[in-house]
Amino acid sequence: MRRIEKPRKLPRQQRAQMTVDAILDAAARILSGDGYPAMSTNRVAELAGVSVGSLYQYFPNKDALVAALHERHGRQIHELLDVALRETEGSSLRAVVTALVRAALQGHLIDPQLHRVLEAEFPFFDAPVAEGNDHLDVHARLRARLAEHRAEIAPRDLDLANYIVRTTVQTMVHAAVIDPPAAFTTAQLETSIIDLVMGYLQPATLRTPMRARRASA
Amino acid sequence: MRRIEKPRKLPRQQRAQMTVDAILDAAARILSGDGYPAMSTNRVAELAGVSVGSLYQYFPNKDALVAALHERHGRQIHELLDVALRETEGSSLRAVVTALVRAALQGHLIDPQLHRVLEAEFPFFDAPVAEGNDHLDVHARLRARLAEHRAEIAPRDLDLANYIVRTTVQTMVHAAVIDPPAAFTTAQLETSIIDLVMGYLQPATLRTPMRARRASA
DNA sequence: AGGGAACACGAGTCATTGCTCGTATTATTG
DNA sequence: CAATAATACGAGCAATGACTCGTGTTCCCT
Repeated sequence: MRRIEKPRKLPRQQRAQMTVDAILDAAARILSGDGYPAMSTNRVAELAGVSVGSLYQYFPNKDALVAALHERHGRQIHELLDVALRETEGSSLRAVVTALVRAALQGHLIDPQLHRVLEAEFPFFDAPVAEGNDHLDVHARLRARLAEHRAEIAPRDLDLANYIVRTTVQTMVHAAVIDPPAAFTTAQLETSIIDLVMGYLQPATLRTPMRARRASA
Repeated sequence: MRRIEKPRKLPRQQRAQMTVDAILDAAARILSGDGYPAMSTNRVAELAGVSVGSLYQYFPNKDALVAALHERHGRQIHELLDVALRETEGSSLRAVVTALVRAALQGHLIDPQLHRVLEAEFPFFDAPVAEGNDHLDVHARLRARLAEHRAEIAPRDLDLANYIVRTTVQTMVHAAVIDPPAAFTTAQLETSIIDLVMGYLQPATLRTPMRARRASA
């Protein structure tokens, strides 16, 4: 049902690229403003100031359009995470986690409504392959940061820890931004998420292996 | 856009209730199988073995049908959480958290695909009011459990802690069930989520005073 | 200049679908 | 057993929307 083919034609001239960008921007505005059901290709074309025909010259179908949008948005968010993880090489574990949470928060604030609709209609795991490479980068980079602090963290399985940390940050930030609880400030939420992750990595009740390691020392 | 009116007519006879149930079941199957776009009212009626006319006798429009489904599913999940929180009155903090995570996991496993679609199309905060009361119950009940252990937990603001715990359990379980990472077992994930929440409530910094308190006893 | 390629156009096609309404059937009631 | 209410039916209407295609326009290259 969700066919995501390659674009029928690649824009070779500048004006074509302008058209493509206008279409993408219009789609983003409608999607974030009125949601997916309200996003007809005719409306997108109209708002973009081009004709439907032009739209279909670059996007084989509606899904491909949304997919392209998803990819573009994903790249932006990813960029932030990647930078945060690269810049905290050698930093303390808390600094890494803090940077990660802040980057995720920043990324979600680019266009919360768009993000919300995009994740709802096309969940991240259905994301186009192009994002896959990027995801692997963040994945690998976070793993490297965790490995640097292996001695200080409780979970033995770094891959599992990686998954938990990534998923926690992603989903908690998402929840905080998309459905912000009125009772708390953003700063409170940010701190709480950092504490949450740190508490997982460095808990009070140390796991058996850690205790054994310390006892034998 | 999303009009959720009261049912046009309430089923008064048994056969009418059968019809309503058949419609609901058919809708759930299509929704969980092929997703929201594939769920046309005609198709639902056909699969339910009734006519479209009958469908519209009990549901004023398509959205009301999905809303009813959402409510039914929400009640099931909620029931589990409520029981878990009631049964762990007086139990240890870890027992409370464990029960909570297990209940959430169990609830999500009823029909993961349906849950996925339902949350995507009608996010929990758009849920019908009927669920609101229930939500408050879980909210209040979890707060009571946290209050019982106030001395052992680090976060000062119990409402904030309540939010973080609820959101963490909900989103992490959701992620684990909907997009299960192949590399880890369910048991691993369950344990990790429990550790995550426990680490937040009882972080390393709290260890010293706790141990001192215990040592002095 | 001029010819071909890239780009843009938008009215129209075709399939889908939410929903109505007049009618037929079954249950309940007095 | 009427008489009335409740339930069930399903062909068809009206609207929508994804997508096509024949045509006109602009750009690039030699």
